[in-house]
Amino acid sequence: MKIVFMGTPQAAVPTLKRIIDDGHEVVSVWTQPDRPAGRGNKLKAPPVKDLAIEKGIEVFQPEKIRTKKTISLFKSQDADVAVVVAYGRILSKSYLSAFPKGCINVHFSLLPKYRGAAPVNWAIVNGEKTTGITTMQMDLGLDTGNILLQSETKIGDDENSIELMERLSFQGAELLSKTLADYDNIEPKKQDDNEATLAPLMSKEDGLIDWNMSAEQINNRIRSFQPFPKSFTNYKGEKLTLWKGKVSNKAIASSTNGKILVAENDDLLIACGKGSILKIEELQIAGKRRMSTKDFLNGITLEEGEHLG
RNA sequence: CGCGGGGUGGAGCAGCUAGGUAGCUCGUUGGGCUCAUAACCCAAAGGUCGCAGGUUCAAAUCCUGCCCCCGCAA
Repeated sequence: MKIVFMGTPQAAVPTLKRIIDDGHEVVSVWTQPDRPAGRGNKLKAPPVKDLAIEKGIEVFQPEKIRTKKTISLFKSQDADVAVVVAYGRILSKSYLSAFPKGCINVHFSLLPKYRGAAPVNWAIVNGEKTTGITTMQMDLGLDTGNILLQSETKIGDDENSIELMERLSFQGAELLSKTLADYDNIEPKKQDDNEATLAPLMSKEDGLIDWNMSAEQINNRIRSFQPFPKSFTNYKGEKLTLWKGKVSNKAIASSTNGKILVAENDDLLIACGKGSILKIEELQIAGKRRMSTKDFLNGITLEEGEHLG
């Protein structure tokens, strides 16, 4: 098939790669413009662009996609279908109807659950045990298009968003491959809107830990909020990011939430809501690198009895 | 030229302001204690103090340039 590929982050890369490996002709790749990123604000190209260039595919990075010029450029692409994986823009009707087979989206959840920009993260926040991939025929709504194929996967108890996202990115590539191969035989299914839930973009404030939540809820957030916005708290005015935790099987009768109960060797226990206890296993204080609790406590003092938050 | 913190044995840190013997905790190795141990006691090994240059009798420490890591902001 002749395909226009639209995608931006690392999670979209395996799908593009798979399309190429499957022998489809990628007419052009559309991705977000290079953005200033990181220290020094140097321009950084999206991962999808890097692969496209490596493969010698023409790349378009329109700043605005609702201009007449961009729309006609898109329409001028001689393609059968557009494949969209985390492109980062809402596509208007002109785009959806540009090609014979429209736009097919790879979404990282089992729709209609977790419609929106951060399906993987919110699934983990909610402590879901399974999630999956949906390919769908895009329509004007937010991830509301008719379902083509779905595949499920279990979420590991300790799995974080980065790990799950990576797994799903490959699973998504696989499912899209099938979707394209069987396209003519697949009967699109309508989504049940009554079952729909939303997974909006995460904001920085989501990352601030509320120690009144249970240890399990907090741990889910620690797992989920990676690589963004990260789960953080404060210790004596310094930002403290938590990378890995574990729900302790112990409990305490009463304590102020956020209190450092134990801080020695590799034991760093924090009092959470409802008497639950969180064991912190990996953390990072502002300016320092991420490290294990043992290394952390070896040189940096956290005083027992002090409060986080 | 966006703002700031940091680079010191394998790991995490102190020492730098007021230059003068390389320090702490952990780990590693050996020994001891013990029914036993990831516990305890004793001992040992292990460092061009990020790189280069400068000042000085003398630089981890002061000055200049560069490299790398991290937090913030976008």
